[in-house]
Amino acid sequence: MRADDVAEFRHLPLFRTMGDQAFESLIRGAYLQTFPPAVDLIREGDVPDFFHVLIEGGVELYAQWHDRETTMSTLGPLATFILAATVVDKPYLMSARTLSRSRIALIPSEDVRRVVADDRSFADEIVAELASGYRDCVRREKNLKLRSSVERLANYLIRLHEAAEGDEFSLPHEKRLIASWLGMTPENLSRAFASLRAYGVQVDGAQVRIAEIEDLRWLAKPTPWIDDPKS
Amino acid sequence: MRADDVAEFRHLPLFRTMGDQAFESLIRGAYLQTFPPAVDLIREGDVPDFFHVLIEGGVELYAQWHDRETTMSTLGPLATFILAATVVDKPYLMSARTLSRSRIALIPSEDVRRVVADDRSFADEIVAELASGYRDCVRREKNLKLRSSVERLANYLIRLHEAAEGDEFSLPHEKRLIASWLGMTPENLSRAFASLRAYGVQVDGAQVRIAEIEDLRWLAKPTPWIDDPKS
DNA sequence: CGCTTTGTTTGATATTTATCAAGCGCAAAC
DNA sequence: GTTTGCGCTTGATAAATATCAAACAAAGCG
Repeated sequence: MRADDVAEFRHLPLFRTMGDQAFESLIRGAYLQTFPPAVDLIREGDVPDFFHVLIEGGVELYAQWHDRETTMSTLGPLATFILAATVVDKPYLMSARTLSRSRIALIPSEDVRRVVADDRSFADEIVAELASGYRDCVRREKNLKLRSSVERLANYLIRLHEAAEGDEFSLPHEKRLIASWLGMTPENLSRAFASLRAYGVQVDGAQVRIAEIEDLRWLAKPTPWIDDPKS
Repeated sequence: MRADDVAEFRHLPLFRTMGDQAFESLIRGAYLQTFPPAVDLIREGDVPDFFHVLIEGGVELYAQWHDRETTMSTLGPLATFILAATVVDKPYLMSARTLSRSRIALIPSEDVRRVVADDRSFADEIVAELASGYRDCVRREKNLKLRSSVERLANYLIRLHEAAEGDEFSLPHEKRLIASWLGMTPENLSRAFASLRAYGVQVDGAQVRIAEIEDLRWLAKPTPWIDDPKS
């Protein structure tokens, strides 16, 4: 790993507070690798060999059961993945593939477990990271069980709208991916978009314009306990 | 807290390995309380004041959104709950109510956070507990997104069958609760049971007999990465 | 550039799931 | 013992969602 990679690494939230010695021993076996798009990184059922930190690019976590597949999350820069499998040393429950060209840091699982045991401050960060991962998952489950597909889409658009500057933004992923993440078929996502036209949502390709956010909010009824990842 | 309660407490997996001093400071503010059935313990959106450990009885975790409600998990003795909210000090994402008369240990959240920071071995247990909670949640999400309601019921019955001695067992909860947990209406659960008759499932009230486990497995296609909580 | 592939949309249809309504059965309460 | 309430079941119907098929559009490739 190059010296400036190490420096960048040291500034990530997860590694910022830990002791120098622990950081050293964590980084020693780590390496940084660049992957092209659509590469399978890990496979459901495999035993965790490396803890992953996404530095640059995008990654999809997905799960399979027989001939069905569904995307569980999409990750952006600075996200970590398969932490839970790493710390308990049990098989992955999800697979991961790159969405775009990605730089990913790989840290041997054994090192992570050792340093969690040795460095208190790192353990604290791990606890926080696990807890928010868990809470995200609970939110997704509530979203699925309590809302219809149109409601899920409406809330998703509101989140994107809030992150954007004005009333117009572009979808961050292919629609088929968004559909799978929201738990519906691509055909149904199309129809869901169509039915949101009545609530001031205009779609042209990946471009979305929210003409009447209040109408959309009336339908979506967002709540922080499902939709606000910071709460 | 009575002396024998303290002793019992000390033997729980979560508290067995920690140092005496840490245990002392954790137990000082803790107390044990008995609740009648159907009592609301915590409410979604509230700020965590106590970490909960269920000693005896049963607890339902559920979530609401407007006029809809769904049960997220059912807990039995030795389960802990709302750990994630406690350690990150953010509002609960779920509500909890007792299912039956329950003895519950309550530990002030602040104490938990302090001891996590002070006692390494307790922190390790917390990490393990959080990680398995997270993995359970991922399993539930996969179950929901990848399977139909009949398939979910079939796999649920197989799990109960494996836990039981012979081919007959009784359902651990009311059917309406099971329905909500499996993500369907009570009416639909009835119909799902009816359609499993063709696969050797005989139901009489809460009594279930699996006449042809192989037929049921053929339909359910269980996989450890969804159905085995130990994997 | 034209070609091919892949993603998206739309329509028709089937399947799954929910809702509404009624009746049954068991258990607690009087 | 009767009554009452509640959970459960069943049937009829409606709504939500998936599947299949076709057409189209956009993106990548030789």
